[in-house]
This record gives sequence, structure tokens and C-alpha cells, in this order.
Amino acid sequence: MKKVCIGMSGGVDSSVAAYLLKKEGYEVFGLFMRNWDSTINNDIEGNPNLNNEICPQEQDYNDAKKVCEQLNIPLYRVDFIKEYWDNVFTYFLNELKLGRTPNPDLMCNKYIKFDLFIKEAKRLGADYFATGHYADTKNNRLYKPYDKNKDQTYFLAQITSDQLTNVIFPLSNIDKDEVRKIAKEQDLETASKKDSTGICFIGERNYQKFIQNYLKKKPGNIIDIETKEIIGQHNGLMNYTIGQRRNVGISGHSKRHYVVGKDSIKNELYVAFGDDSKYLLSDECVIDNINFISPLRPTKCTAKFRYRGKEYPVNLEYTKSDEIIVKYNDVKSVTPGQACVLYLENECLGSGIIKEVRKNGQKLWYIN
RNA sequence: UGCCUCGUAGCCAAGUGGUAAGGCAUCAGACUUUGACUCUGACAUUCCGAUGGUUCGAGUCCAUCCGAGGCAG
Repeated sequence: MKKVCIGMSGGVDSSVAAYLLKKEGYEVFGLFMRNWDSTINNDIEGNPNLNNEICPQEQDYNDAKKVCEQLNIPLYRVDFIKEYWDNVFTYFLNELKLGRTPNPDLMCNKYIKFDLFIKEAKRLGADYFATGHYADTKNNRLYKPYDKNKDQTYFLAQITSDQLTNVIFPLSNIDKDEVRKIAKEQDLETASKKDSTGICFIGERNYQKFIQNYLKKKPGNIIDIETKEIIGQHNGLMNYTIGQRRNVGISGHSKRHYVVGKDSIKNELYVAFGDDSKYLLSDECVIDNINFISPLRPTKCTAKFRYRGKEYPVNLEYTKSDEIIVKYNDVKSVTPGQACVLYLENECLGSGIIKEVRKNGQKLWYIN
């Protein structure tokens, strides 16, 4: 019998995925992973769980355990604390230091979930590996799932075609409502559990305080990009992303403000006023760290610049190096460090990391 | 010191005798496996610098004081 390892997170999605695999007739076992340890990682400041009797991670494990008992499948667990730190968190901090906006979850999938985690699953005897992602795969290619609203291919766009070998996404053909319905029908422990959000396995919390555990505050000026006047002080460029409006720390203006750029050398944050500020717009970007999952290399396709962002039509210009120039009509808040994920219809072709943002052929001077 | 203007919630700002607009910020929630963006809701219940006065009724008129700025000097 085909043996499948399902990555169990303790949430409703992986719970239902496990149930569906079992129903399909596979021999299923669960694998729970932990990659963050607040004590080992010196994660003190702003950590709401330090004094809790039971931290969310243990709660997640308990929930996963309970679901596996309900489904009558074994559950194993594995720690990747050091590996997560070395491969994902270090990258995350380095990007922040450069003033960019990294997306650690893409790297978590690339280096942890679809690499080390799969290796552990194989070691435990699995032929196939499954997760509760909303995505679809066929012939080592990646596709959007049936539920376009929950589509999580954005986070998977840095893994390779090889990494999709023998991978199953049991939720590829059903939507979230259906998942909740199945969970309730089967009376799974996690049926009504709230979806988790926040950085992969670190969770929801005050981001600025979290970062302060690892990066020192570095105050500097906030500049009105139109008038060049100093209009406030920031706590450190790592706390801001392009397009951000909340928690910037300025007020007293009649229009909304948005972060439009930053200068890591001068340690200055640039802000513009108004919902339609031209400073937020770009029409071209350069991406590197190119990863194609698909063999296709179109010159016209669509792209997402942020998770749950809109998909825009783009033209691709392949350069000699490991870079692609992506051209599009004006798009707001395209941000260095974020992934530019390419799609052709339902297929997720792959992605690159945004390196430079341009408008009218010129690099935007106020974005690093 | 003489004259002028102004003093409304954290910030900006309407209101010019009839019982405190709005924007920004903030907070809460929705959405969300990235720090967002977006959306919804809350936000001056003895109160409009202070103290008196006129009036049926004043943030709105008058007087004085305090404070900020400007013009004279």
C-alpha cells in the first residue's frame, strides 16, 4: 500500500487533508514539525507566550495529536530549530538589514517544508508527501487550486520542480467552506479552530517588538518626498514596508500617508500623501533568484507582487544573467525583497525576488 | 510698552448666538500562513485656554487674565 506522510500543523486544513488521504485508501501517518523555540532563539521582547502554561505551538501539537487519534493514524514530530534559524531566519534578518521586505514563508517552504521535512518523511518510510496547502500539482508542475481565494501557490513559488516529486495536495479540488464542512462532519478537533496567520510558525504578535530581539532600533528622519521636509522620526527602516500606512508615527495631515521608499545609507524613510500618490507606482522591476517550476518560458504572462495581491499582465524580458525584467502597467507598492510570482492561466510558472523597481525606465531613486 | 491676529480632542481643522463637521493618527474587529494594503466600527456625554458678564440660550457677543504669533519699535 502507498504510504503517505502528511505534514500536520494542528490546523483545520492539514487535519482535513489527512482525513481525505485516509479516505482515498492510503496508509497515512502524520508528521509535526517545530522550528521555533523562544528560549533557544532568545525571543523575549514582546513575546506574549513566555509565561503561558501552554504555548501555541504545544497547543497545535496537541490538536494535531488529537486529530490523528481521531483518524487512527500515527503522529511523529521533528524539530528544525537550528535549520530554520540558519536557512530562513538568517536570510530574513539579512534582508531586513538591507532595508528590503523579505517573505520568510517562501524560504520556509523551499528549505524546510519541501526539503528537510520531506527527507524526514522518507526516512520514516513515506512514498508520498502531502500538505494542507491550497495548491495543485501534476507532473512536477504547480497549479492554482480550485479555491482561488485561498490560493497559496505564491508561497510555494520558490520550490523546484524536483521538490514536487511525489507531493500530494489533498485540498486541490475543494474550497475552504468544504474543508470546514468536512471537519465538522467528521467532528475533527480542529473543525472550528481559527486559521493561523503570521510568519510561519512564529505566529501573530507585535512585529516591531519581535524584531527588536534581533535588530537594534535605529532612529532616523521621516521625509515628505514631495517637499523634502522632515516630518517625523522612525524607529528603524526594518519596521516599514513600501505601501505601509499604519504605524508610521506621523499625523496632523489632511490626507493619508504611505511609505513610498527608504534610503538605507541615509537611514531615511520617505512618505507621500494621498491615496493615489504617483510615488507608489512603478511599471517595471528586475527580479533575481529566478526559480522556474514549469518548463515554459513565455514573454507574456501574469504576475503577483505580493501574497493575495492582484494578478497583473506582464511582459518578461529574459536577460543573460539570472535576472528577468518584468514590465507592466502602473502597479502600486511593488517592493524589493518580495516575490514576484509568475502565472500562465492556472499554472504557477515560478518566481523571482524583486531586486529593483523602476518607472519610465529609471530606477526609483527613493527605494534603496 | 501701544496696536493686530489667534488659542476647539494626540495632530490639523470646520463652526460667526441655538445646543461641538470632517481629515489624519489611535484603538477594536473583519480579511490574511510575509510588516501590509483594503473594509467595518469606536473615538470631545458638566464640553471648545481661564474667570466673570450680556442673553430664554454662547465655542460663537462683552470684560479681564493667561498663553502663542505678528506689526510697531
